[in-house]
Formats: sequence, structure tokens, C-alpha cells
Amino acid sequence: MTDIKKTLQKDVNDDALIKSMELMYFGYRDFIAWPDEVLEHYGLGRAHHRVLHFVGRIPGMAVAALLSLLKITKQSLSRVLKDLLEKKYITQKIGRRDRRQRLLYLTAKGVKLLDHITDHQKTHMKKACKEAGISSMNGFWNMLTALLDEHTKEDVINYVDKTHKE
Amino acid sequence: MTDIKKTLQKDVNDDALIKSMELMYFGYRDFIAWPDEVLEHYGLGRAHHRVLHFVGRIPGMAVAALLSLLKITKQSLSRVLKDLLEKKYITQKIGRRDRRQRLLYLTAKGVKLLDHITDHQKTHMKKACKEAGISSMNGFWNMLTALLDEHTKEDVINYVDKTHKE
DNA sequence: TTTTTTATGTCAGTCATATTGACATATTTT
DNA sequence: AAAATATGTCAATATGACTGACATAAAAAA
Repeated sequence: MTDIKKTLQKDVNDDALIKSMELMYFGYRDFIAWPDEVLEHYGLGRAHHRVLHFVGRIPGMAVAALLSLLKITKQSLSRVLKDLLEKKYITQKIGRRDRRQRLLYLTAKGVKLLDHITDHQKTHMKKACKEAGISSMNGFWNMLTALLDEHTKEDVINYVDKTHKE
Repeated sequence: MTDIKKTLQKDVNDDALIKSMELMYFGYRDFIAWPDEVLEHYGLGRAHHRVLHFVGRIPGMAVAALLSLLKITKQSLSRVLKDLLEKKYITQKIGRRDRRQRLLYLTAKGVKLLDHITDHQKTHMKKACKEAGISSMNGFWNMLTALLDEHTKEDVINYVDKTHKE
């Protein structure tokens, strides 16, 4: 009897875990991983969008901070950054305190582009928020926050800090 | 006065949207997109894991159903499937009703591998569930479900149906 | 001041996962 | 018999990541 109960309990937990894992996969895929006509139109990819997004959120961000936040390698970032610099969506300024640093800023053109390419994602997320109800937001945030690893948590804390200082 | 209130209201919403978008990115990345030593050890990638996972959930699944569920092209799937067939993690049986179909099943070896490679993800998700609290689960599921597009929803409904028939 | 560390950039080569379009085969449906 | 379907396969391509090595400039430490 105890064994059966235990097994059932275990199965219920397992189902919840599997449901969570699968929803993460499908939800993320449908939200972000689908080809974006706007990005395509500008000849940019999602990697470019991510850089634009975070530079937009933290103007004057150094390259190293971006690398840490995105957890990609210098080489991966550098190609993306090069494209964005060439196409004048982003500018670099040499750091005043530390002249080795290249501080990143969106140009007016970059801001415009970012707004454009982010737009349908915002719409998508807004629709989901309304559909799921405001009460679902906290659970959603709590779960996702709990999924972050320690390094990301630190970065995100610093990051939120900076966006609020502006 | 009204203008200011409106602007504030708009900003709050926007912040919530941006937070949701960013958490999706970071949460998904840290949950699933990090290099998995177990997968690497077997010379497999995440695409292989996904196939193993869904075939494990729906034994006897046809190739077309898998294509629809994963939303990838035949060519993408075929390479992954070829690897898994060669390495005997999966077997194909010709459909009895429709002899054109190749129905997919995990071998005992495949089941073992799947359990192994899924294990740390389950652990990760379980930890997050405990940390976020059971009450967060519903919001998490609601939001993710609301993010699915119509096609995925249909597939997931069919899918859940089939896993419960077993 | 010299040495070391840090912030950044860059080169060359590789990999995983996806794409498109065309075509082939077997089988079922009309 | 013709059309549609389920699957498989070819060649070529793209994106976004990786590693490892090396270079430069500037800051920090010795």
C-alpha cells in the first residue's frame, strides 16, 4: 500500500517535471526562436537583437559586461558587434576612467531598429500575459528566476541595478 | 496629470514585458541550452535528446508526427534519426495499417540513455520548483501555454492525449 | 620603472543545428 | 490508372556558437 502510494506520488511529480520541461521548450521556441521577418529584412539575426537589446537597456555598457551577460565568447560577440558598428546601429566610446574599455551605445538609428524588431515580441508577450492573467506573472517569474544559475543571477542583479540608475 | 499617469502605467507594463522577455531568455538558456556533458559523452546533441524524449513519450510515433511536433524539416530530422538508428537507440517498425509509415520506438538501450541524459534536467527543474514554490507552477504553465502558437497547441493536445492512452 | 594583468580585437578553423529545393520510392486513396 | 501521401536522400547554404593562438593598449602591481 505504501509502495503504491509512493509510486503514484513519484509519478505525479515526474509528470509535473516533464510538463514543465516540455512547456519550456515549446514556449521558448514559439516565443523567440521563430524566424523574425523584421530581423531578416535588416539582414540581422537574433544574436544582433540580443546585443541591441542589452545595450539599449544599459547604455555605456562595456564589452566585457556584455560577454558576461550573454555568456558567449569574444569571437562570437565580435562578429555581431562588427556588423552593428558597420551599419551604425551602435557606437563605441572610449572609457574615461579606463581608456581600454569600449563603451557601447545605441545610435538613434539603433534605437529605431530595436523598437521595430522588439515590437512583435512585446505584442506576443502582452497577449500571453492577458491570456494567462496577471496572477500568473509572479509564478512565471519565480520559476524562471529559480532556473537561473548563480552566475546569471549575479549578472541580472547588477544589470537591474544599472537599468534603474539611469 | 492624466498624461503622466498614462505614461507611468505604460512604463510599468513595459517593464513587466521586458522582464518577462529577458527571464525567458536567461531561464531557457540556463535550463536547456547549456552544454550537457552526458550528451557530449555519447556524441549526441540536443536535437537527439528531443527526438529520444518525444519517441519515449509516444512509442510508435510516426515520422510525420515528430516533424510536426518539433517543427523542423525532414532533412534536419533525418540526420538525427539516422544517428539514433545506427547507434541502436531507436528502432523503426513498418506501420500495420499504413505500410508507408515508419513507427518509432526506443530500444532498451535508448530508454537507458534517455533516462541518463534527462536526469540532470529533471534535477534542475525539480530544484527550481521547490525554490519557486508549488504555487508558482500554475502561473508558469499558464504563461508558457499562452505563449504557444495555435499549431503547437493542437499538437500538444494530441500529444497529451496519446501519452495518457498508454 | 618594469612586469603583470586586464580589456579588447582578430585570425583561422570547426561544429551543431537548422534551412531550401529537388528528386526518388513505396504505398494508399481517389 | 492517376493523384496524394509518408518517407528518404541529395547538394548547397546559413546562423550562431566554439577553440586556441596571438596582438595591442592601458592599468595595476611589483
